Amino acid sequence: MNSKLQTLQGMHDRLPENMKKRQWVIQRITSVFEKYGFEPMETPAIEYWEILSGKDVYGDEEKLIYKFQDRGRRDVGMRFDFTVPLARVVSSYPDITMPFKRYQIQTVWRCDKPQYGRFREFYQCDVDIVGTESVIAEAELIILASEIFEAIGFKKFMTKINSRKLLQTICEYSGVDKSKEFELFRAMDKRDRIGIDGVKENFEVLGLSKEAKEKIISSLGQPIAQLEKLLPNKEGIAQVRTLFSYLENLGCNMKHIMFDPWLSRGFDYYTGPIFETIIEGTKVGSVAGGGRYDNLIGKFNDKDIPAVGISIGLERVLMVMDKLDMNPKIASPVKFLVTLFDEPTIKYALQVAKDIRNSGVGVEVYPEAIKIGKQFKYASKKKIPFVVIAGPDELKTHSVAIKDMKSGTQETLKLAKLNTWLQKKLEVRK
RNA sequence: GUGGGUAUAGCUCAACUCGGUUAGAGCGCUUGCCUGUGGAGCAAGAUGUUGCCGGUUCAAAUCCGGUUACCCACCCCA
Repeated sequence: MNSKLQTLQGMHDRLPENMKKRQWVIQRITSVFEKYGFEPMETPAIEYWEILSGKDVYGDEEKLIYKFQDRGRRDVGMRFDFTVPLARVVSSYPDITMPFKRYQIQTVWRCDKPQYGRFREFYQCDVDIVGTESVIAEAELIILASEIFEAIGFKKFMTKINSRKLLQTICEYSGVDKSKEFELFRAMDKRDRIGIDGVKENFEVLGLSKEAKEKIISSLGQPIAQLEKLLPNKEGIAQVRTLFSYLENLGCNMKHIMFDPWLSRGFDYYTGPIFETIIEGTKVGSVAGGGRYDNLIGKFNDKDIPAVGISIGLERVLMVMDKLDMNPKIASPVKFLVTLFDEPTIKYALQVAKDIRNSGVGVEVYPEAIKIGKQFKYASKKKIPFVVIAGPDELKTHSVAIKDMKSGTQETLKLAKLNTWLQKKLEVRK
């Protein structure tokens, strides 16, 4: 192993085995996105530093942005997420049709210390709706996430839903200082990892009064109907209620949805409903998360434009799939390997390959006329279902021998009948 | 950014505690049994600057220092 051949810390080669799985998942994700009317979009990997940092969107996280000077001595940074690029795009193309529904699946970079489920270069899949305050937007994103996780084959997953507005109301009601609000949210967010007692300890550090602390914890323990009676301002509750009713109307499978007053999320910029999906029985953390951020785009623009989005963590989805031993059956586009027998019959074999390929299926030709056994082994390793032999015997009779690698049976058929044979096989496979 | 662990064949690991002949195993790979057939079986074979740099020693995979990468926890997040 040559250390000079190493990839950079936290960055990985993605070999075919991984890519096939990855693309299978991405395909499922995009098809659901598009079913709901979202369209693809990409933005550059590198942005002006001023855009990434200037609006103080990321707060402390800013130190995790890859930053450097390009050849023109410009300060630049690598794409950290898709929210800021989206805000820039929406702000610089005023004639975009609103509501703007786009999805973006690309890599992002975070100069974090690599760890379990955590990389420096990784894919994210974002969907956002810009330009509407309607809670229907939230409902669509949540149901769409459910559909995606179902399509991938997860059985036990849960999307937790809460509202920043509701949390703010609870803070107000409990007498928590506005300046401590966000730190409090962060402390709450750790409940899954450190438990309620741990959160209580963290509240201690924040310097909350005993009364405030108790009021918060008891409020968070209430069912939604009780909370509603308790709180002076009903706006947050109303939002959650509306969201749930829309979800039901859209036909969402409610067993994957729950209201969780403890959910708060780590980003500062959320203003309304927030949500997060976890796969049960894993310690990977959340595989999707999002919420409403009505004030963010305004930082790039003169006017506030409401927006809501969700991000699916592709790397984590893949990790969980491995962990749960989920191996999707990925059909190879290549169904036939045409073997080369010897020099004089190469042209015949190539002709046969062309004929099969013309029927619309993938065909590989082994590029060398080596031992036939090795060519079979190659097909076997690459899981190619049929091996075709077009050697001297076949040439003489204008036929081909086709072996079904799964059953091990082999048949010889006339070239003239190849087409109908293919048709029949392809029909069966549908 | 803070703290801990690990690095040996393509892969998973053994040998390291207590330095001592030629660094092993399983899987994989190559070849043959089988000169037109993969998976199973049998037989044979190849592969290592022990991550990298330096130090201690007659002698280092083994001890010490540095360095890089990976893993784990914290922080934070997808």
